[in-house]
Amino acid sequence: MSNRVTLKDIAREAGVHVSTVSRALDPNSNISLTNEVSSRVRKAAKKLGYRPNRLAAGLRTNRSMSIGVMIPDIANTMFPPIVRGIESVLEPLGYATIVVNTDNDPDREHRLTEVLRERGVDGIINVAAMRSDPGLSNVVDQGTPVVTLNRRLDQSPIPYVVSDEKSGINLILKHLFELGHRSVGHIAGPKEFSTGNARAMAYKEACEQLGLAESSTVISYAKSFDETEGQRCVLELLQNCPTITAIVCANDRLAFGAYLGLQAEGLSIPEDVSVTGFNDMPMLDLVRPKMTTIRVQKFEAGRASAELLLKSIRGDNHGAVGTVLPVELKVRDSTSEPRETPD
Amino acid sequence: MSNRVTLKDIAREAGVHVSTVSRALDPNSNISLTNEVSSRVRKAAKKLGYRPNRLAAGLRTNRSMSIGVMIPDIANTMFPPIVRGIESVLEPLGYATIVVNTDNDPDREHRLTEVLRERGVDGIINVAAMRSDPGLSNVVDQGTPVVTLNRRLDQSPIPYVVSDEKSGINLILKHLFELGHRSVGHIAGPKEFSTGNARAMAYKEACEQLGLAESSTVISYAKSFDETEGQRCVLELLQNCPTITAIVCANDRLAFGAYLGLQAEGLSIPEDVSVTGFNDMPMLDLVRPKMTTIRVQKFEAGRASAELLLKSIRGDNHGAVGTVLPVELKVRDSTSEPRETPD
DNA sequence: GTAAGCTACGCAATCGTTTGCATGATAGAG
DNA sequence: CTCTATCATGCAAACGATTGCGTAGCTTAC
Repeated sequence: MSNRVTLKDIAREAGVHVSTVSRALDPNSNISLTNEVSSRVRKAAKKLGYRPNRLAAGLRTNRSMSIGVMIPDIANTMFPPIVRGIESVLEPLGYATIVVNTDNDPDREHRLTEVLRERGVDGIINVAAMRSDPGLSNVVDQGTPVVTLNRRLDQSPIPYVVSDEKSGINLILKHLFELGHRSVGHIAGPKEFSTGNARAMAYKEACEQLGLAESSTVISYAKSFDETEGQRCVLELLQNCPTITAIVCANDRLAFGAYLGLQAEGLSIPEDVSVTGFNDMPMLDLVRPKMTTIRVQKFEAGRASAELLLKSIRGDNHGAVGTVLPVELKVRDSTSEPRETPD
Repeated sequence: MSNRVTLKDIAREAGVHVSTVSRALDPNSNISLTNEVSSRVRKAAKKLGYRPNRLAAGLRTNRSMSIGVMIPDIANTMFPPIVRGIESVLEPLGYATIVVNTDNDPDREHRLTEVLRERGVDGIINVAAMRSDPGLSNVVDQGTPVVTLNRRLDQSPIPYVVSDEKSGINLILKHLFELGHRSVGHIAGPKEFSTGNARAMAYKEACEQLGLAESSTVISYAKSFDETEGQRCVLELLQNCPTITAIVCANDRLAFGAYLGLQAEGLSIPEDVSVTGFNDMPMLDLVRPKMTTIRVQKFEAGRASAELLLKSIRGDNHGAVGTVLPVELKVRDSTSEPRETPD
């Protein structure tokens, strides 16, 4: 069936031993070969159209040259840029990336981890963003390097890449404060997600620093990071605290849900209520009013996590390393001065 | 380092030969084993936490249990649902999918094909959507089954999955016709893409059937399927034929570009000009006015292509097979009666 | 002129599974 | 009670690459 060309075929063609072929074709072999032989072998390889069999090589070397990427859902536009960032580093080095979707299901995540390990991945980038993750350290202990993205395990030597959530929330609140808002609310993400949790903490802290003591308590917790929950939470906020003039949402999708809820109530954005997002998802420029949000680096986060993983794989990560990526405030049309300036 | 559990370990633990272990663990082994031995082996495997090494198995069986998926760009929201559809079939069967992005670059596509073959993928689903593809048949000839999605190679036994482009365009034009539009234009996709080409052909045909002889020639060809080109083309159309009251776009992104171009000209949608898209991309519900478009089945297309590929891999595809998926007209807010009803 | 040291390559084991074949044990037939 | 089928399991050779070690031939030094 598959008349695949192997080292043996090249060896026959070039009249040398298969081990010689292997060495001639290995760019960083430290074994010296005659130029004549080396070029003869390479010529034969090219002539026969040789393609190495990575499975066989991987079996012998115990390095499959593939890495696993675990994300919640590739259909969420947050993640493809991250994946491309990862690939931009790994693909040129000959790594294949196997992307799996966890759907935020811990069981599924666990099972998929096993699937990846069966395939002998050289490392795993976990973008699954749950805060507690028993078993992740196990994977590391069993010899598979791991890097987490958007997540940071406490007291763990696992390298991570995160965005500067705290600065992001600070930028947002300062922006609203400067516009004159004094009564603000927060739609927080689920606490199980480190992003949701970190942003809620940062929100409370920022409120207190700005002297918005009351606002720091006006929080509605979403059960998931989606539009439905955003819509539900915004109504909850309005009911609990009708005076608010601005809503800080833990991510863009919740903010879009807030849009829908406010519109349903006949309130206009930003005239009646200012709304902010977080992440600056791709395609976000399609929504109206254009959303004021925090831009986090997605492609770059992917790149950084891949670099960290490579270090772990090569063993030259000197202790735990973390990368915190800076964020940027993107002021657009969903925020303005409050209708009634206070006093 | 990696104290990985192998068949040998289980064999020692259970006091049997490794080949016996292999057979005990193979669910569809036709070799009979004593229940006692079989369960002893399985118990030992569970106890030691055995995970098979797919690389080794793949090397021996020449089936890697992985398949390659080639798409233009995972960051284009059209593609993630397709990928998920593919995985919904393949993942439960134990296949890993390796997704690669071609960026519509033929060189890159070719290189990535080799990368996939090096890894011994059992088959390839190509969603790259270029019309001419020398080399694709080569891959098939060399023993790797291929299925194309959104593309259909002429005179080729390669199975394919496509949407019913022609019906889609017919539905759109009929809808516009019934609203009263008699002067229509088309922003066509690049001819190199089968989708762009098929839709343009269908457009001309549908115009003629409806007696819109002139409209069948009012076509502007985009160089790529993006907003910039949509914007450029809409202006071109307006210049060439200022009387048009509706524009049929070859896909949603071109239509969105048309939105931008029309808005820049101070024209409103749909009052001044009706605009239609194609595909019904995810996130499209965010744009205003909500776009009238053709919904194509994305997840389902992925599923279908995976099923076809499995058939090819198992060798029970009786000749070339193709699947044409039905489409659906989604009437929303970007189409209405023309401002001046004719006569 | 011989010992020592390289150089350039071959030999063979190995990675973990699968699988055709061999074989010992058991059972059934006559 | 023997002969042959059948069954359950072991044996060993693959799959294709990598790599430590061995060695023939050559160079260099004394």
